[in-house]
Amino acid sequence: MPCSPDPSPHDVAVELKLAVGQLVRRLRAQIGSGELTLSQLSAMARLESHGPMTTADLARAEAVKPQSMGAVLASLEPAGLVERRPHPTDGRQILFALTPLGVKERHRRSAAQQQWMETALSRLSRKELHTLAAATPLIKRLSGG
Amino acid sequence: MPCSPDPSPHDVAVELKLAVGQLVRRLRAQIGSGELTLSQLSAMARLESHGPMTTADLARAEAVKPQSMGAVLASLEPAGLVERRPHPTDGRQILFALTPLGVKERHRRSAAQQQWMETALSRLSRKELHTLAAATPLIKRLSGG
DNA sequence: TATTGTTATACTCTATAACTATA
DNA sequence: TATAGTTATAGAGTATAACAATA
Repeated sequence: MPCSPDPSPHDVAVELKLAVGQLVRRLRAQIGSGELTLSQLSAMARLESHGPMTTADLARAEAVKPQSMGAVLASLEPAGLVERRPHPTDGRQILFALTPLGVKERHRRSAAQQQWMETALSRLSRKELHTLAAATPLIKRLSGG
Repeated sequence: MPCSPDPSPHDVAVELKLAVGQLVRRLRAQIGSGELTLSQLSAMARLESHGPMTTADLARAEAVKPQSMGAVLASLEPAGLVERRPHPTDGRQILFALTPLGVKERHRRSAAQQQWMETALSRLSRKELHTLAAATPLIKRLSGG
């Protein structure tokens, strides 16, 4: 097997940036009526894996300002997908938690995106799918996750 | 070396979707005043590599509607980064081209993002950087590019 | 009639700034 | 005084719908 030269961090940065922007646009175009957006799904996924969190902590984790995260949570709360709970010791803080309905709807309301993505992945070879599976946690680590 | 089991397309789809959303938010948070956004950079990069394109073709390539691409181009034109040229045979169509100024400014006006991304990449091992370099064209292929 | 582009309007996601309540 | 959250406002990026010009 030939030994490929080390990739340049500069080139990887430029190309990866464009590639993820492109994929996000393509995913957004698949969102059907009544489905959840990427920002909503991301906040819900984090609440499910991490447990109840405050607006400020969620905002830090998602790399947005607390006011921006407040808007995302405000779009999920009336639908019953997340709920607020008082903080046990600090009256200023509010803990947001994914509801049982939220757990269920998170999957149901992202079916179109999910199906599109799985179809696109099915066109890759086994080896290529392995490469993407290995790259995914690295992309998360770049983002500080 | 142990042979890792085949990754599930379903799980890769879910995780990759969240990972790229996260990276896009993190990148957006690095954009300084006067710098170009991801959408602007993506359109400019495509015009540079592909040559002059119509609004409709650019929109298709970027997976947005023609009206949306029109807005992006309208943000670049007054700054002199792109220019319009008449289509040689079809009076309805307008070709947009990256200007020499656009070529130069594309790099200068994304320095903060670029530096953040290169710093983040520098924390990876050689092997991990190779994995990301190999994954980048696959991500582009998922998006149809 | 079909296609390209533009204009008008609206929604999501994000930001900054100013405010309220609690520590 | 400092911190958590909310409200008000704005800008970018997207969408749909209606329109004008050209093929």
